[in-house]
Amino acid sequence: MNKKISIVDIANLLNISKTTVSFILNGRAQEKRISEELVQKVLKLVKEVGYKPNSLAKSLRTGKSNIIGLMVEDISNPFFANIARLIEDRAYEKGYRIIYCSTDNDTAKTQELIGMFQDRHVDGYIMAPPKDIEEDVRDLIKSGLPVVMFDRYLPNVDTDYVIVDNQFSTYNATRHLIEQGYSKIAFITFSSEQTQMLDRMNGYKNALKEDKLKPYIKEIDFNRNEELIKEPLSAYLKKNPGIDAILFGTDHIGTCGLKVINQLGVKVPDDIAIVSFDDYDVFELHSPSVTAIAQPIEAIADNIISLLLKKLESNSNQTTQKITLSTTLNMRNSSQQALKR
Amino acid sequence: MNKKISIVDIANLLNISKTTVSFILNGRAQEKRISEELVQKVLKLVKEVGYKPNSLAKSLRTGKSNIIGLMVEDISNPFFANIARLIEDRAYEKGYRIIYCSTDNDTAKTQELIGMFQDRHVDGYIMAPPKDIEEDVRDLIKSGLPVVMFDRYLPNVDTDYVIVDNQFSTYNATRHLIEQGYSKIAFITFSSEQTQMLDRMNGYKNALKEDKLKPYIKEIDFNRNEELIKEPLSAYLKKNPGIDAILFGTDHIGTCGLKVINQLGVKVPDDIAIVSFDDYDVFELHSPSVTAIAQPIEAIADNIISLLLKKLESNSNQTTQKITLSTTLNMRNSSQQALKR
DNA sequence: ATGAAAGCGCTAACAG
DNA sequence: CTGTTAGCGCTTTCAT
Repeated sequence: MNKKISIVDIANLLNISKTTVSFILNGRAQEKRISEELVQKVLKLVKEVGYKPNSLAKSLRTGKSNIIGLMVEDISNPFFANIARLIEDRAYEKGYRIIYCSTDNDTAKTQELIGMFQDRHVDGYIMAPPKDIEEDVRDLIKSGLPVVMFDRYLPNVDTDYVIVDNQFSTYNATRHLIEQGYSKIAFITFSSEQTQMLDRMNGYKNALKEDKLKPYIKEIDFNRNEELIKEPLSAYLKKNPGIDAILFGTDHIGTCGLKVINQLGVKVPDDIAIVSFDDYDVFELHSPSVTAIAQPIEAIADNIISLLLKKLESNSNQTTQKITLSTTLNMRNSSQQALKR
Repeated sequence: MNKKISIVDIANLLNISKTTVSFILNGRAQEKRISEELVQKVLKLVKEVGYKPNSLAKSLRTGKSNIIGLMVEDISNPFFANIARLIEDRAYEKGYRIIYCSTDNDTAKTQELIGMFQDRHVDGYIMAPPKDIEEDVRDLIKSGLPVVMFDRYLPNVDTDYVIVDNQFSTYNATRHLIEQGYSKIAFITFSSEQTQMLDRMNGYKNALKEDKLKPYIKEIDFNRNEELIKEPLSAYLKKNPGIDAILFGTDHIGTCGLKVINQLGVKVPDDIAIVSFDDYDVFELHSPSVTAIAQPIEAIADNIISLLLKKLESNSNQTTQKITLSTTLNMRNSSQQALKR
């Protein structure tokens, strides 16, 4: 079993000290002026016997784990799953591993998870934070750990983050609907105090204000059970038959919305126009295809990971960086019709 | 910083030995006949100062990490993302954490990942194995680590696994198409030697044989670039205009297929009927809605995790269990039309 | 240029 | 019932 070979074994095999082996393995041979000959001998043996340093022991000693903790809202959500995948790839290339978990936007669960990450000695955190987690994040930062937020941020905590321009995105999408001749435009979203949601809400409201249109806002409590989303959504639409366009606040509520609309037999875009936040297969393939606000997933992941690696590699506590990326409004059939007025 | 508090500190604070503390913390107070009074005192202090055992040191010492390694093909695929989410939840309840990674079905990458998991001392493995990984898995098992496979398995390695009845699923789906009057039924899938794919292929072939129908099989090399899937798929359909029904071998190829069909302007189900493996939102919402073979995701995850926990908790090497679950054919509009003959 | 030895925080024989 | 002590495998200071 190569599992049993330790640094001492290979030192003994060569009749040298484990210190020397350690130096060689950590690329400090030059610095320590160890003979090239010895270095080669050690490297050769290591390869032969397939010796692998025990990273647990290493971490215990150094306090570094080469692990990054990734906390998303829900890994089964395509947006987060894709981000996670890209982050994993980038981190892997750099020798870092990812431990991920889903917070469910639950503060208590997130605190517990931070605790778990802490005692696994993760080197850094990437998270889409839930509410009321400010204190915990501050503690993390105080103890010197890099934290990068994404998707949303905590206004009262000074961290790096990568977000998209949510407010302009919904503003722009709403203006698009208005230009297409729609006037009773609803914004259907999850009830949330998080920055990304507030921004989306504001973008929507601002766009309406310009034309003095009346807002139709429906906030739904998040629930993992789809029925509990579709039901109030359906009720709201029935109660407000005048609505001629809907902007959905997230992909999940957008998908649920489509299902409801299909059930109700409403015609899109004739009876009602639709735009959703986040873009993916469902929206492209739907008939009619659904106009959607696409987040630049690759760019988000790239920025997150390079922000984190920068902090990780220079342990100096530089100033924080806040990156805002822009989205794309993919106009499709669900929001395009002849002008109505 | 509560991070700095160690078991010695709390022992000193109470003027007792760290052994005693260790015993109490590990619930062996009873067994070691430590006075209830002392136990309470220790527990109280631990809570007060917020002491958390360093799990790294613990793992180094015990060889147990309470971490499970989860290797999926691609975490951004909805099927795997959902399974991962459910497994995470179940494992979390039991005090286990998950480290996941995507293998991309790449043998070399998987071997590397196994190496990484090994030196992180994961307690067990859950994996959707790529090909040619038999040796590595055998080594794992030999070293006493529980391994549970899912989605597919390695015929020449005796492990626990949880799969679905792939062969019957495609047999059944194909029979459904035949009953609906289709006769030139294509099976479009990724080229693969993996068990689940072979079984799906066999199910399709067997169903055709009963009616002596000619098979139309198109195997496409997997690629992360969608264009390289859509392009050969499109070419195949153009070259075989006679095809009146398609069974897609996986969700991903099904989604790509839908895009191609939409581009080509083919009418579903009049020109061509469609059934896909794996069921999710895209298929339900598509117009016409797409008939799909739904895997029992929850049951799969439940079975995986309970199989693994069973092995983990009784370190006896019991006999392996092989679990096959059945799928559901969700019949929708894409495959239903008046009989043609 | 190389090695001895201390110690990271924890568990578990072995003593008492 | 509680404490002493020896490691787990590694890094790193300090000698030589």
